[in-house]
Amino acid sequence: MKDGLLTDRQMEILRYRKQGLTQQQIADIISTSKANVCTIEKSAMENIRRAKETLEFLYTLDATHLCTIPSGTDLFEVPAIIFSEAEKINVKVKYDTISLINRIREARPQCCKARCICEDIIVYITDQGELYFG
Amino acid sequence: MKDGLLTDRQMEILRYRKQGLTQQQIADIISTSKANVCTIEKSAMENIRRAKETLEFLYTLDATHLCTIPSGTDLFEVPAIIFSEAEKINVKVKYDTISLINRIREARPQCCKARCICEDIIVYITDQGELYFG
DNA sequence: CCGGACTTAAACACTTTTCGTTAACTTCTG
DNA sequence: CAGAAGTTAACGAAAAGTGTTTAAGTCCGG
Repeated sequence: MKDGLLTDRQMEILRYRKQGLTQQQIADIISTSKANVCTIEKSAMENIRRAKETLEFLYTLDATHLCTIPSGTDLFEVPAIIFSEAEKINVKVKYDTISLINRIREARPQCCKARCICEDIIVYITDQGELYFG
Repeated sequence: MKDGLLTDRQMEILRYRKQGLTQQQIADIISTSKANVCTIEKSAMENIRRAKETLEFLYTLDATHLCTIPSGTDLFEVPAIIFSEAEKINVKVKYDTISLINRIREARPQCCKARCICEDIIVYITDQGELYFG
């Protein structure tokens, strides 16, 4: 029963990287080659990507429809996009404009820089009007 | 370059389960034993748990501060500890007392025996007042 | 108590991942 | 150009994960 997807080595390297160390510096610390640090870091990123994709699948199990909010969209325009998308499939979204904005900011804080969506957000819409943000 | 954590078999079974089929019914459809369906479903849930934990680790990388709730602490005293810790670094925690207690019980159920914290809990605090429990 | 739904453990063959090495490669900067 | 940072490819050994079977187990409603 292991914790997460990442191995000790992978977490170790991600922590050092977060501190701003170069691959060479890390290689010296843990006594290996920079090439090895590179591959371990790469596989760590790959694992993180897979973790995200796994949870997205979970949401799609419930969701029958989805749309994408493109990077660069104004946060305040997002509700209108989602409402119109839901209308197409005759679904009434459970949230009003204000709480929808709050839900996005809570679900994907790293995607919201001030009022700007800085990363594509996939919105999953269930028949019940529930939303998930991928 | 695989998609997510879940294998085709695991996703297949989760979809059937979502439709309300029993393990025996699924076993008949895919021509195997119900025990096998059970273990595959179980490993799928385990993979989902690991995916969640992996992303939680990612969040702890962003956390700039942390404190430890020592084993033996009364669960009801935890919010006060966290609030005072956050105050030290001028951060306003996003949660009130009640929802904070709920978050802990949800994130670390094995650490909460009745009202007693039975295992050290590391609390990660981000500059935005978000919390993660390690 | 019986049966249906589900769980668990042990064992097996098989595939994939991981960590590591070496060497060659790009890209950027002084 | 020389050097620092990073990436890539090929390979091997050890470790971990997967699908399966078989057999025994719990839990619950009728």
